[in-house]
Amino acid sequence: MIRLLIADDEDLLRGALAALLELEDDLTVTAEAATSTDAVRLAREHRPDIAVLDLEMPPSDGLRAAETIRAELPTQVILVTRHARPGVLRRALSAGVSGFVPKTTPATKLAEIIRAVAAGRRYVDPDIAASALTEGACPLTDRELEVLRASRTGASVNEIAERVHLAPGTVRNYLSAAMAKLGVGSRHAAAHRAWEEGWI
Amino acid sequence: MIRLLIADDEDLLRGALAALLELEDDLTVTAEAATSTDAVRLAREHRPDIAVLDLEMPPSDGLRAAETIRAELPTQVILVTRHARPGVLRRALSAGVSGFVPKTTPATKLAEIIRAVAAGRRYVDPDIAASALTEGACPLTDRELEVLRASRTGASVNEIAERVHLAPGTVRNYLSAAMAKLGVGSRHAAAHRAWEEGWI
DNA sequence: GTCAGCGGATGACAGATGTCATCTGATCAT
DNA sequence: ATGATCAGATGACATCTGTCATCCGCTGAC
Repeated sequence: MIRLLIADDEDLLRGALAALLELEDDLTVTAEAATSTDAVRLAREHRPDIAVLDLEMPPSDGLRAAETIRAELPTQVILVTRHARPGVLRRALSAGVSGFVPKTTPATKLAEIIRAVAAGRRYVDPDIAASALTEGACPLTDRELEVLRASRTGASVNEIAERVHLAPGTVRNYLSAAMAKLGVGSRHAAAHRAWEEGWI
Repeated sequence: MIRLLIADDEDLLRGALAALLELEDDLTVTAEAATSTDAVRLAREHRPDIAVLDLEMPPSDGLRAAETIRAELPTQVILVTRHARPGVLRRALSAGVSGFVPKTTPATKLAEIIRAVAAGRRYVDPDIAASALTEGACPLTDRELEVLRASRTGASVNEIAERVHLAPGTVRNYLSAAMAKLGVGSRHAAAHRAWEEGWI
């Protein structure tokens, strides 16, 4: 019997998924979590065979939870995501995740994937894998990513500088570098682009 | 027997939901759609009692599909949404939608809501209803919303002007008005804010 | 007719933003 | 210790953006 932890902030999906998987003879859902912190806590407590984690989950995200779980438990992790962006897959794999599944996967296939991962195999959605291989890695430095993240909400240079503890001029330099690398003409376009690619 | 149409672009949720609802004795899923256009087409074809539509669904959105369905069929519509923002509820209700459910609703409760709507009642998530009543309606005009939508990706004034077929100066006027109404200092902040509120 | 009102456009101005060359201080391999 | 390298800062400059007063053409009430 494969013991599962399911974590997703959408009760609707989590509940439906749990019910669906519970129908399978060899699967059982031992814990459900709606937040990334709960996911880690319940994983420690129940030590499930496999944790199915949503990537977009407050307060941090599924990736952080996956890293923590992989670091201290033998539990295998399958990440489920809505925006299946190549950059995210890259990060997930280096965090030791065994499965990477977009939410466009048919529900009936999930049980198979869980069994494959339980048997020690890995599963990565073929479409995402293909685009991850053809696309280059993130060209931005940590600082550049940091200032781009801070500018997501439309903040001014001064506000960003305040937030990341840098001089306004330095912030403009980093933004300028990021914009040049991404080939766009404003920091807002750069932030949007970086978000689309899954880098921030 | 209540006949259902389920539309959601995430196969995972749609499949799990269909399986879950099919378990109920008095419910049956007669059609599934992954796009808003398919949803309308299948609704015309199968004339279900109730259509459960996801709000965030390409190519247009669930709201458009709901409007079309309500305009030509006796089918009742339940909207399911991830970002349960008050502004969206307002638009949904004036489109003749009978149910408004965030994805944070427990899966087990959905069947009850479907039965209530089938019996001629309405269901609106209490939390969203409360905030919709306390919050004011969208203060922005159609044109202001249009230019804000066009600036979502970080476009420059000239690009926006091109996209909405207006003079650059006019675009700046509308943006300026929108920024003043939202109390922010840049169009990007305004666009972000309007998105958060569910207006664009 | 005419006058108010409205969507759209224009032009001028101040301030914010993007670009670039340059400087400082810390780190580090040799 | 010395030269290379790099994160961070600065200042000057051109351009873009936001603000505001104003103007034009159309429509609709009176």
